[in-house]
Amino acid sequence: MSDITRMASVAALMGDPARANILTALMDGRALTAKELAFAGRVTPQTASGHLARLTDAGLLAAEKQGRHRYFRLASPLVGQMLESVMAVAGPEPRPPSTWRGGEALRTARTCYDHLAGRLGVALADSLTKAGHVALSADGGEVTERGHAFLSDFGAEPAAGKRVFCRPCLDWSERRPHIAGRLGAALAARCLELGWIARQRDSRAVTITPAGADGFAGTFGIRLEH
Amino acid sequence: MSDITRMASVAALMGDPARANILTALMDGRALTAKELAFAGRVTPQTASGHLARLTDAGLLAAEKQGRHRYFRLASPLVGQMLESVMAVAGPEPRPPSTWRGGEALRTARTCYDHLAGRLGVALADSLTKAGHVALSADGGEVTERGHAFLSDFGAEPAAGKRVFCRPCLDWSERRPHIAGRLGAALAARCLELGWIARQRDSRAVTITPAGADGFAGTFGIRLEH
DNA sequence: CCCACCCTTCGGCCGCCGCCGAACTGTCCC
DNA sequence: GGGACAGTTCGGCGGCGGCCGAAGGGTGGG
Repeated sequence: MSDITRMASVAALMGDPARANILTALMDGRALTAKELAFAGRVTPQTASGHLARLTDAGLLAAEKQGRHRYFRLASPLVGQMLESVMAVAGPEPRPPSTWRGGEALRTARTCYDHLAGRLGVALADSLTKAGHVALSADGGEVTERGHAFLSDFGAEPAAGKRVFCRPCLDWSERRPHIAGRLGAALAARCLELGWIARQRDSRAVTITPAGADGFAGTFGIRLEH
Repeated sequence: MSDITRMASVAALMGDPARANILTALMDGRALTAKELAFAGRVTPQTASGHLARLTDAGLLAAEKQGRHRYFRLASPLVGQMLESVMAVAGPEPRPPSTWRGGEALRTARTCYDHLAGRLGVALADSLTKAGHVALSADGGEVTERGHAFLSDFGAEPAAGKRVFCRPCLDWSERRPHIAGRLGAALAARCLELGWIARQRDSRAVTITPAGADGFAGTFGIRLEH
């Protein structure tokens, strides 16, 4: 099987609405049960089971058994990046008529795997770049000397590990990069710890708390209207 | 239509083998004709035409009409990035050590119908323009008095006929014009006659012979590191 | 042990879509 | 005008695959 054929298989897996919904439901890195994913995909459990088997076989999902549940999560961050890149091409929804709050909330701030995305994520990346704390290029990123001090002050201490430290990740709703990698994860974790943002149940959207509004404005000069 | 549904549509477009082959054939940024893409997709022209229409409608491809041909290219670099990210997930391919340099060869020098294109074709047009032998504008070209003498000396004698004598033709790999029309054909024919270039079987690529390297350098001041 | 529940497998239905042959349009060249 | 060729449209065929109902393990709790 040529690599193009394999690419087509992977793309075809993403190309079914039920599976696309399943995959995006897992984009924040959480693991969900088969039944939850059936709901996410708007299909019956039997149908979802088939989809999940195919996605797991193809290496897009990883499954873990726990009691009588089976938890599924994205097999690797690569899969999340792939989904984001497809969304970037598919483009943000043409705005005009609908004002679905959920979509709007997702565009304002959400988690992307384990880091921040949406307007907030992009604004953070912009702020850090403008202040000369990080430098993002097309396919890599670096933290400056001053940046290390600043981030340490802020309390964002990236975990040790082999994972890439800092990289740009194209934001599908904003079409501009936000910060991923260990640094991105540390930033998100620190914001959560400070109570600046709060995760929501059953959604990748995060809300900015009143304390967060002050904090983001004071520390990063970020003001998101509304 | 939701974001996810649109993502699924885009993914589904990538998910068909014929379309996947078509898209990857365009990944180097060149523009190809519908027929060439039909061959790339291993389908008949009718089938390819349908695929191309769908890909264009979805905004993955951009089409440009030129004479009786229609050239298709990726609509934006974002599309190429998406394809690469899917390939990255589809994954570590067991790649036998092949040295297929066809793509690179095509970019260096190739035929475009009956004239020269690629780096060589563009360099020729540049050289002739710079020396004041031809003048290319947006949609036409002329040969100067001195140019006629020069080309006659060189041995490029355009055939008689109704076909347009000299016109610029946008080079898809270089994105700058090369020379088409009867003059372009005559130049290519003369270079072939002199043994400066050699056509290859089953490919639009042409190779520059050692004699050609000397000739292009001496007569036109062209040196292509390759 | 029995039941409840999660998940999977099986079988059959149905619709979508990829494919091609044939025919038509438009362009180029002579 | 005539011939050749690029590209498209139309119509019909065939198969892949998504969907669900029903039934079959496997696990946990009473």
